[in-house]
Amino acid sequence: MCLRMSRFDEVDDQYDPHAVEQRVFDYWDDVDAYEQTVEHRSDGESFFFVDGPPYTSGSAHMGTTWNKSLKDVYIRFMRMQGYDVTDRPGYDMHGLPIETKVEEQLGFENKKDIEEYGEENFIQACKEYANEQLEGLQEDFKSFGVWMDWDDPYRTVTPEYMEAAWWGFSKAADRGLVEKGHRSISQCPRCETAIANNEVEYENVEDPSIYVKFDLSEREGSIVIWTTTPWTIPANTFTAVDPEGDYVGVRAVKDGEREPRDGELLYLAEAKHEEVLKEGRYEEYEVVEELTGEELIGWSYDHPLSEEVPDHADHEGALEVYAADYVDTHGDGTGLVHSAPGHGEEDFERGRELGFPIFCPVGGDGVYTDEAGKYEGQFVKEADEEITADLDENGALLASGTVHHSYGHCWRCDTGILQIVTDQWFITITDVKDELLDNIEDSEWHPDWARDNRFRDFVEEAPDWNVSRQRYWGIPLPVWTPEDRDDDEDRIVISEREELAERVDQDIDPATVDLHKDTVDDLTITEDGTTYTRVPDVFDVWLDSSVASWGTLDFPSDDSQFDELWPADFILEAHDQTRGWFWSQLGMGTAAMGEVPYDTVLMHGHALDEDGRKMSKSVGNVVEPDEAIERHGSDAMRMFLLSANPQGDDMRFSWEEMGTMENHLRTLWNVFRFPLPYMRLDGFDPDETTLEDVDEDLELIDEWILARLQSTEAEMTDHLEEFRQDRALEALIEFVVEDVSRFYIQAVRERMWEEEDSDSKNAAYATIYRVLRESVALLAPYAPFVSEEIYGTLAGDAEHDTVHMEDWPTVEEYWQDEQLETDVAILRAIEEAGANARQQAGRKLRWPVPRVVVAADDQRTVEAVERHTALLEDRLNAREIELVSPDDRWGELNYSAEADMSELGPAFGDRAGQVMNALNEARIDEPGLEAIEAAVEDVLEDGEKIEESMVSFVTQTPDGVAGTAFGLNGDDRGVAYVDASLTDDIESEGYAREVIRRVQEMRKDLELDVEERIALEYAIDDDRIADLVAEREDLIREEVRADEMGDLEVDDGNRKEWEVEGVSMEIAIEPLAAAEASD
RNA sequence: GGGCCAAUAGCUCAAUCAGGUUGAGCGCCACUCUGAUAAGGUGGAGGCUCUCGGUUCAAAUCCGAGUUGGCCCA
Repeated sequence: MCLRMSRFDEVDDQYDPHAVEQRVFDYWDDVDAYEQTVEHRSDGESFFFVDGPPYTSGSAHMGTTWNKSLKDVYIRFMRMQGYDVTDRPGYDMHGLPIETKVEEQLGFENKKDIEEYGEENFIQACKEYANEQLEGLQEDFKSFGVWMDWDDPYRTVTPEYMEAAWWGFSKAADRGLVEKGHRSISQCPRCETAIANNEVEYENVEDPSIYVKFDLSEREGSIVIWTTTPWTIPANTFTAVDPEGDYVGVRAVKDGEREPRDGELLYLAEAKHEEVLKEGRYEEYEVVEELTGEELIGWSYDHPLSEEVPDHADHEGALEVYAADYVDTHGDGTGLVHSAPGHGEEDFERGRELGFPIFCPVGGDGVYTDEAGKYEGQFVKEADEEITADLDENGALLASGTVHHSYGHCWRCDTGILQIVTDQWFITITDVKDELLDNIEDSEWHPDWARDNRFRDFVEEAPDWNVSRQRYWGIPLPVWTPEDRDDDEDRIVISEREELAERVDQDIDPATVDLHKDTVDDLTITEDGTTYTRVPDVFDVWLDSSVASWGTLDFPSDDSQFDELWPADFILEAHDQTRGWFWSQLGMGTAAMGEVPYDTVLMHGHALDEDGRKMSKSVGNVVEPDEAIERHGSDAMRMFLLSANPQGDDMRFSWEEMGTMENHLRTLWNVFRFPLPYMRLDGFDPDETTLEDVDEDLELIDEWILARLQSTEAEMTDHLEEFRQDRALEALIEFVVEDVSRFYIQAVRERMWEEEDSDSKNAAYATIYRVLRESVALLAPYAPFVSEEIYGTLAGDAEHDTVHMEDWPTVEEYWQDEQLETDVAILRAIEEAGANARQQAGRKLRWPVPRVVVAADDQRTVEAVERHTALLEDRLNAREIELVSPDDRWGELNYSAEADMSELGPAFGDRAGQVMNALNEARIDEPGLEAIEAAVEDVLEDGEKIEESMVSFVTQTPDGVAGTAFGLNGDDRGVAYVDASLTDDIESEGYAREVIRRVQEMRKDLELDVEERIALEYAIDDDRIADLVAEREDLIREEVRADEMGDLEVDDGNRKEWEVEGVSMEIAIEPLAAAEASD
């Protein structure tokens, strides 16, 4: 058992992130911290978060880690604010990527291997692989403290989830948005399936580049086309031109023996003819005709491979020139575009408009069918060479070479994709385009440009969604068609398992049926004498996650939460999901429900490497989250990730920044452990001695840190509500490091050292206790481990078992004090300036100074100093503070003027810079407009005046006194002058404190306990100094706990020579207990 | 090739929307302090604000064209 440590237990001297994590993990297990936290909020207002499911291949990388950390911070924040948050994680487990991984493992090369292995076995293997990967991801996410419902994630491979997809698809079908049709798609010939455009990866490759002449059939000459895919020439159906474009007819010869006018007649774009003829090695040519594209329309030509491909397109209207908007007379090619509606997407669309039948002599495996005549049985890319040779043979080849260009490849197996026309099933989202665009408005995006620029553009351009894949590992299409038909006229779309069981001919149990392909392929439906069989395709894997907003709720099989929760309140993913999950959910939500299925989107960026490049395995610049955790701990890693702007910008990884976060946590740890021994010693009980109880005894500094705490809470809450957790974290770090650690703790240390019980000490205890308690609550969403450990040490038994059950701290008006915050900000600025001035004057803080003169620029500063003179004296170690109000001035000063460009610009125009320099350089005895005007009169033209608003006067430090300006938020507020002159009294204290400091160091070297009494001997080599120090002997004895003074018989570490400000002294100490023992 | 986003100190970022002498933290160097101590304090070095044009008395900021990086699309 590892139950919570009791209140104010001893803690590690050093912050050790790994030890903390280990203890906290064990503790969470012991007290069921997560379960308790969820239960604690179960009556709260519901907040429906939907997890974008990571794909289950590979492990969590830095981007996934960032994503899950962001989700965790907002889920925790919402919980602390009282919401009952839906936190079911999800995993995307179907699809081609897993199929290809499994194929690799099994050594498969194509679909035949899968068929031989057996669909059922293959599907089983995919399921096992996906489940293994899921376990790995779960462990990764848990390892850095993400709290989601790990015991019950939604998995896209379960019957309930697959049913959710069927249901959505059937709703879309009900609305008439499902159809089967021919489309030009990207086909991977190895995977033998259509792949989505966003699954196509473009790579630079070398491809053939051929110019082909199509002989005109009813007139002399040829039109010239260019292509990088000779294999599509057999399917040529028409040629496209730009009707607005300029074209020429050219007569050209390759040898010098004939005149150009006797050469071949070629037609092509005016802008390209020179370049193309050069490619064709024509030596001379002559433009004999100039014409527009319009004039070419209707010209007919002969298919260049009519012999080799006897079945080529030759219907009415085929092999003619048509207008098309995809032609560019100034781009690549010739301005005449070879068009094969059986292949290219644009060609296909234009072919459909023209009402042409589609000719595609290529199968799904990329092999020519018998329609390709001579080329039947060849893989298309391998036929390029033969086709080119045949074109040459037929006299149709004008030129052939190669070209480097980017060409699409299958994202999984890297095979070059082919554009072919096949039968596919579509959700015709173009029919509801207006509705999609309207629905976009119903969601709120952070940042907003992501929605209004990027997302809208994409939705406007989006084509119909091809949802069918000719593969195995996916959700089967719930569509049954008559055995003897292959269109979509008569079809049955099943929406739920119950319905499936009722309608199929076979006996199945809806509660146990697995919906994968191997099961449902065997099921038939017979109705009205017709037998229906299932369409063998599975869904595009993007469809799986598109139904996550109801799949998360197990709807429709479980309808208990849908009405209350749907649509999602919040989703959060990276910007690549604009075209992915943000889009697929909008498409499916609109098609099925007529609504966008999410209200608020937070779109973050990607995790880049330290040089701003994307992390990639091949480059070898990947930083594994495990390594980050190992080096700095989960809390520091999370804080680093969460310190990045989550709205659209990419994050640059930085070890240094992550190390800084660990340092901040170390500072927090030191702050936290500092008061513990004192509290323990004094038996401080925060339940007995609350802040409210000690209200009367609070000192200024206590009230100040409490006011700062309120401001920090307000600021953090604002930032978090605007999805800027990075800025909220910055505010918290500033508070903990600057205000609590460097100022407050510094200021209250002496109060805690007081040995007897005191009201002041109790007030400090109660204050620091409140500050720490609320600070760790504020930190809990970011750094759940260290927050938990600190909370556990502070909280009493009657409180929550975990900090994560705490409410998000809210501002208590009673403790707010804006005036005090400003006062202290001013005092700190003065203190800082004073420290600077001291250093200039060569006077250490240990030595008092007779006076510090504060020359205030404004009344607000005067008020602050007047209100807190004692505190300032203390912090500056000054015997006296002298305040010079803005109306007066300190006699010994000179002045210069600082120019305000926002005033000078309008007044002096292009001479403003000149005037500014003159003002900056001027030195005057008394600040005043007349004096400064006189000093800069050289640059002023007639009638020009320096106005008061144009300048502010700045003091110049006189000799003998060190002065440093202080300011707030960039505005000067005054100057602190440190008078560092020496008196006997000051030297007496200064040297006495030097002695004290040396004794303390020796005590520490001897590892004496803080309480331990000592005997002290010291000898100073300068009689005057020795006398001065003797005046302060009581102070010395008290500070170093010396009960006895005298000659000591000790040496080595107990006796030392010191050199202090040019004076030698010898100091010896001896612990009294030891001295007595030796007596 | 197109759309969107970014570029400011060695690093991470602010200042950009509403133009006015560029700032913070971290890191580095020097000094300093020592009852939180792998801390704390003070100072310093370090910027043609990616480039080139334009608007303006005045541009990190507004406009145009590029460069580089990221995402998406072709």
